[in-house]
Amino acid sequence: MLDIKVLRENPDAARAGAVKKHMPDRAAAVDRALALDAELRAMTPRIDAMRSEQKAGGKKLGKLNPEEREAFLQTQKELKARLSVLDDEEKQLKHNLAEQLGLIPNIPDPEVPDGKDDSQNVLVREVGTVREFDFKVRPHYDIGEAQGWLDFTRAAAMAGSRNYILFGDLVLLHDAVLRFAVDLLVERGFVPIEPPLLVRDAAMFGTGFFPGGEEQTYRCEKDGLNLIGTSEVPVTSLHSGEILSEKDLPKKYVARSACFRREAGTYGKDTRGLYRVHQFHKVEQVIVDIASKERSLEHHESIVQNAEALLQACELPYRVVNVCGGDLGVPQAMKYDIETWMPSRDSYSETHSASRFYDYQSRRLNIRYRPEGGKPLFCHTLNNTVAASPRILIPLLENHQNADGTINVPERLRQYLGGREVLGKPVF
RNA sequence: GGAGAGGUGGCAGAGUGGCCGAAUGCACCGCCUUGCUAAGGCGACGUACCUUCACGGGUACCGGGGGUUCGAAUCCCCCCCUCUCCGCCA
Repeated sequence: MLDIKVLRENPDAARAGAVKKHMPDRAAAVDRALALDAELRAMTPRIDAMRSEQKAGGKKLGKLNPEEREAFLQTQKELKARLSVLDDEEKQLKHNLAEQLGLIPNIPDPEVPDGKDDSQNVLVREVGTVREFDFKVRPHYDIGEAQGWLDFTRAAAMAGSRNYILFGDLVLLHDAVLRFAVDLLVERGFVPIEPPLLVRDAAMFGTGFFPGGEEQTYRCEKDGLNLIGTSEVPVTSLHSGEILSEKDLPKKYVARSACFRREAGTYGKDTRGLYRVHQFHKVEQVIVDIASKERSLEHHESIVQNAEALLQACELPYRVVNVCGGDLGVPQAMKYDIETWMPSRDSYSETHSASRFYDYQSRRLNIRYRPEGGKPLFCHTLNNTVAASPRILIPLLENHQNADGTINVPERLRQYLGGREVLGKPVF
């Protein structure tokens, strides 16, 4: 949610922002919101004055003698009738305004490149060397199925497409990388969290996934709850409605959770393997801090570095890209994606997504803090992936494969695998 | 799932139709007094919106939403949450 005051002063920025994000329908919400706001502002003083009159009249009425009372009661009733019409109008206006405000996307920062989709993201840096193989490189699903680590057929039979079953050492590797991700962040001062996986609409709205993301969300209609697509949702919502002390900020959290995504509208895209699946596990870092752009920028770099540290520890080549306007989501002001080299895709593909929001989410979630001796302000929030698995298993299996189908374990992960250096048996 | 109790300001806790945006205590902040591992006195002390150059004034908010009433923290309805007991259960 944008600050209505900022919107009044500079509606062009909000409109241009929505256009840069290739969301023309949401750009139109700016003008609808401003019109409603003007109407509401015109009405408020009038309605307040009437309420004041009604209140004063009511108090007076209690002290009148019976005959005066009867006449005055009529006056009060008429006032009430007029007021209740305006009351309803005001309620409706407020509701409509909130609805339109909720549609307006966050304004992308100036350094966000123009572009319509991920093909126009801009390279920031490339780290690590893509390995030269002296044998035929196999995709992760061939290795996994040959090793008996992966079964897509039975998964589809019991759960539908875009599902998978992990077995044996791959389960252990999956767990190893996730646990390593948590440990890495705890070491860096993040507080680990085990969050709810089912959340109310307010949390989905507050983080900016609703409205708009309903189609991507599994919903338990009976209970009015939604399965999270990322723990960003419950973790960012943690302090919703609170006024935090400045001395307690920043809050740094790391959560491991299962994540669920319907992937509606992606039929025929990334159909093979572990790349795009309905259910996965993700270790996510979330920061809540004071309203300082400078601090947000610092945090943003640091959470990217945290993710890079994991990829480096896993000995995986990757690149960082600056995500273009058309590939940005509604609530983000700026986003870096990290793409890891995946031989079977012959490309760097997205494994991490680091976003800053400024106060966009905290306005929706009503997360504030009290600066030293001042009025409460809305916090800034940020988040980034640390590791998402099984997607991260793709580069792990493919980049570290041997000709016989065994997998070399990166040194830093070995402690999570009983010290083993190699997984699997020769199968090719 | 059944029965009951309850949700009030940072915390505790009073308030059952107008004198209540709300007693009192604690905490926090400012000033004064005093003095030494402290205490006492005085004052200020919620959030948001509108208005005023300013002092100030107005409105809304007592879990959320609706209703009754001239008037609701207080009465009624729905929802959410917490606690106790029973049932069921990973």
